[in-house]
Amino acid sequence: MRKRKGAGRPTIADVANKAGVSTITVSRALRDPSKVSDHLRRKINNAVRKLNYVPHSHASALASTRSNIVGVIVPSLTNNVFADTLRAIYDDFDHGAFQVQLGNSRYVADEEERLVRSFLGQGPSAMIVAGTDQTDATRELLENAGCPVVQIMDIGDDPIDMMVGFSHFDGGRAAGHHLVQKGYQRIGFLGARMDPRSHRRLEGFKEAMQSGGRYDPDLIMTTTVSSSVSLGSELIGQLRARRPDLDAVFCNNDDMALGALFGCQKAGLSIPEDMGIIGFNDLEMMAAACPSLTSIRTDRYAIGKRAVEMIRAVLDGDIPDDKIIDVGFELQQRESTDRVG
Amino acid sequence: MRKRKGAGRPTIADVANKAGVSTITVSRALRDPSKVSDHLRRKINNAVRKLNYVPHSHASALASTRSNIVGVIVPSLTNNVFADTLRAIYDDFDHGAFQVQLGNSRYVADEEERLVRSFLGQGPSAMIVAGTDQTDATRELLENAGCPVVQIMDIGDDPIDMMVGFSHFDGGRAAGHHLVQKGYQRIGFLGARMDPRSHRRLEGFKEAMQSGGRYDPDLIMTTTVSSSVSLGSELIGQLRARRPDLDAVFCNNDDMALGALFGCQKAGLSIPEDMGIIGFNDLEMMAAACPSLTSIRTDRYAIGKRAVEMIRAVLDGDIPDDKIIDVGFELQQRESTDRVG
DNA sequence: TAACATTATGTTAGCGCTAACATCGACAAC
DNA sequence: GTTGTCGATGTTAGCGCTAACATAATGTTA
Repeated sequence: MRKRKGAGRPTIADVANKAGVSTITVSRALRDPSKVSDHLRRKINNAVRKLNYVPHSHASALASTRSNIVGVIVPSLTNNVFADTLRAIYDDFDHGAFQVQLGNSRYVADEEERLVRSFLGQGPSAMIVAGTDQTDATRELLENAGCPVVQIMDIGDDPIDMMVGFSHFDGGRAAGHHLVQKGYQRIGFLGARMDPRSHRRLEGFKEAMQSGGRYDPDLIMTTTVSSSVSLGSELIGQLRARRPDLDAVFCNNDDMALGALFGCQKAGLSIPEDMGIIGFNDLEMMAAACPSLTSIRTDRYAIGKRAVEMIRAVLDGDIPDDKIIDVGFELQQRESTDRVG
Repeated sequence: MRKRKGAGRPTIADVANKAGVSTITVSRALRDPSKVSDHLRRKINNAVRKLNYVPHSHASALASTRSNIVGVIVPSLTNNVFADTLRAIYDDFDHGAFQVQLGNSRYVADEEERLVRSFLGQGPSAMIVAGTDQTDATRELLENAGCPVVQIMDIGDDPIDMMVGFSHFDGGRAAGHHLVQKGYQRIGFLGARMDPRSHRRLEGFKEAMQSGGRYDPDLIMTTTVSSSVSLGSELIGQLRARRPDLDAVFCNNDDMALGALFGCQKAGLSIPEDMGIIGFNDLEMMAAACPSLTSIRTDRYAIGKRAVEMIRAVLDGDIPDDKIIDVGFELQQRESTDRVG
């Protein structure tokens, strides 16, 4: 008699045996307790505890053609912005019946497509992807995924399924408006790794400049290099070299803004008098900086939390009131733009 | 005839059919091509391509009692230190035959144990855990995991299996030595979230103070609150209030150091004359700060990379030369401690 | 050339779970 | 009482893959 050894740990059959029921009843008791009488449920739970039984997720996934995996694809693991959102997702999913499967697309759409393909191959319970700029193929894959899909960080009017985020265009415009209102005249833009969301911030910024009568493309400096504090410091130097009359900058994120601050300090400028600086995201350090730095506050943690809530609702059979959730943003004015007249 | 629908995508049987071979030959051709003749291998690869076949990982895991999952458990998703290491791990594993399964232990040992249990339940190909301070139960679980296990970030003399990291004690001592050498007299320590690695840094620092004849426990200020730039700023204020004669600080990480810098700037101190500041990890921003900040440079990316290399070696049947890899660290001296005696 | 390795491929029986259908008893309706 | 309905439980047959053994084809040695 041929025999394979298995993993060596207790199976659902062991539990069924001990509880004196059939395996399917154990399966039901664990997945949907309401389908089993109190009497048997108690016996089964006891057996589970005694045997220290843990369901074999692979066997379950194979039999049901549906895994307990939630696929999450973000473009960066080091960007604090995504870290906060991820933390929210893990805080919520990590404890329950779901396994988070994380992918890093490195801001490359084809990588994202490859990851989506690979994750869908596992029959995930849900998918979370960053942004709204998927390739056509990725979109189609996700539309036919047969599971809830949430696009996070950004919003738009054509969700694959659901969306949680905020308008980067509006955020960029608010930043631009603020600098105009503060009376700055030659307002620049510093942008690293111009991903689609940064582009929309820039578009919003441009609109603010135009409506404020200050639009000057020569004051916009962008690069595909990934953002860093050092880069912010460097770029502000380059922009000032090109346009010594520059008197304010909107940086596409907070690292760049902090770098711009350092760059100006090295050049002996005083902030906010000689140069106004505003960042984006409002990372924790912005309030602590000296001078403190103005930024557009975004609630990344809430984005993750709301995304999970939506997914849970759909999996529980509820239909969410709204397929698109705008968590908004808020201008945090601080010393770096607080000049008098 | 009862029929179940399956996932709807091609199976190994479809490939076998198209290629005119048995399923096991396809299985072998995909897992270990050397076991199949060139002739059949080519036919099989063609069939795979034509059918767009993707192996069902759950079925494979079930049949082989071994999944292609690599479990990674870190204590924080937002700490840049781990982000760099994770990036290395994902850069390497994400493309190949392995799936990274990430867990966040939140610096709680029992959480880590729970995650280890849950990951081992999936029969992982390898496990990566942060630090050397697992609970006894966790240690035992990992020792009997039947797969390579790498402890990262720290090193010690009693690895569960393998280790990649550096000595935090030595790092802390080097930081202390540096401040002594620079002639600072009343040298403080600022420590947030005193996890085991921070404790070892502090111990190293203490030894340096003792050997330098400057040990003063009153100058050590720690908290369990998690580290942040704001906290660094706040704590340096508190420490200076307690000990106005303080003239240098070693911060247990770079966020704290940056916060300390800002705190001192707000208080009107000049760095490095009135206060020397040194951080730990040498995040990218340290070099860009104004003044630039001295730090202990650690190569987090290398830690991830080496961990993956070790795992790959073991899975390929090689025995690594060394079970413990010390990637070391390097003092990066910058303006924040560069005062003239 | 017989005896024996060695290599390439196939057959069969699971891995642990759940979908789909079957059964059984309790209870209601007429 | 017969019929129907409904909820609780059981039986059976896979889900897609691979371990373990079996066999056929080839080379190797004395």
